[in-house]
Amino acid sequence: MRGLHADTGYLLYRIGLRSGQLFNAFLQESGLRLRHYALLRFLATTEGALQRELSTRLGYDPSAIVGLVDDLEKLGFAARRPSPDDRRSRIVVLTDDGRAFLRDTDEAGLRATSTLLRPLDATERDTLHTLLQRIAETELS
Amino acid sequence: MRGLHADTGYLLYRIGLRSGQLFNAFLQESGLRLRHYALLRFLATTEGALQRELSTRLGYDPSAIVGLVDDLEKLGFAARRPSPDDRRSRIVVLTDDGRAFLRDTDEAGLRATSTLLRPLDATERDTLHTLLQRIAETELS
DNA sequence: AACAACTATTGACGTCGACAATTATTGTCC
DNA sequence: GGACAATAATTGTCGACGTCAATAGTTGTT
Repeated sequence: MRGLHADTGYLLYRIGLRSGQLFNAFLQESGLRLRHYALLRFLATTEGALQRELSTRLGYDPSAIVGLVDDLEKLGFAARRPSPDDRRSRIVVLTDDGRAFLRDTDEAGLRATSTLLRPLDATERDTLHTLLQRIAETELS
Repeated sequence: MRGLHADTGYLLYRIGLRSGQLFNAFLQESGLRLRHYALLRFLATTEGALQRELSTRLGYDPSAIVGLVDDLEKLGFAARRPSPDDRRSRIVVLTDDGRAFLRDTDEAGLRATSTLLRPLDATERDTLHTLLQRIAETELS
């Protein structure tokens, strides 16, 4: 009989939970949560995205995106703009304040991850990251 | 600016979520969920454990353990026995039915994990597993 | 005997993720 | 060009989850 922590899938589940907790702890003072942060970080990579696009790319339900963008808009970190060619869509863009926020909290985010990966050295972290990215590419796309 | 999937902590969070979903999907027909399964699997490694012990080892709140053991007891997979030397405690043990259930679902659990780790070959899976276990040892103990 | 510490339990609360239903708009098909 | 399916955003609902506070019963300490 295998032990409790013998299954990789279960390990991923448990560690993923812990990672989310750590991230939220670091974000606590800003009033945002991991999902907000992920959305901001995604916005930083594009000129602006439809909410539908955010949903598929981040893996969150469309209904979840609504609330997240609401919060970010209230804080002035993101804004909804009307789409010129489709009046159903809104284009979500990162504001200057949002960009500044990302700059300021970038280090804190790295520190959260670093806390979790404390037992691993630099090369091991790289290895882990590469493996995870391979999984993410096929699984979360 | 780093991309969305550039952070290992975030990757762990997302993949961990997905792993939990896969596990729950394969457990669906049995009426159990991931947490029940984890508890059963832990019981299989011991002669019997106090609920307090289950709480600390599994990382679940003591109040959560109550409901989980209730469910498992109702299904006949686990049982509470009075502790001989402390009448506050109950010793939770795996029943024969519970052990049989684990045997039957063992393969399915492995398949769930295997689905997730599909993009990795055998040695890569070993590497990943080892790294995760190192993290789990320091972080979830 | 009094009191602090511990075990299991119950209850409450906020969050999270999944899903159905709705509204407004666009595209398609005959 | 008019009926109808498809799509984008939104709202509402629901179960599961994690955390915390409080309680009852029991043990250990002094």
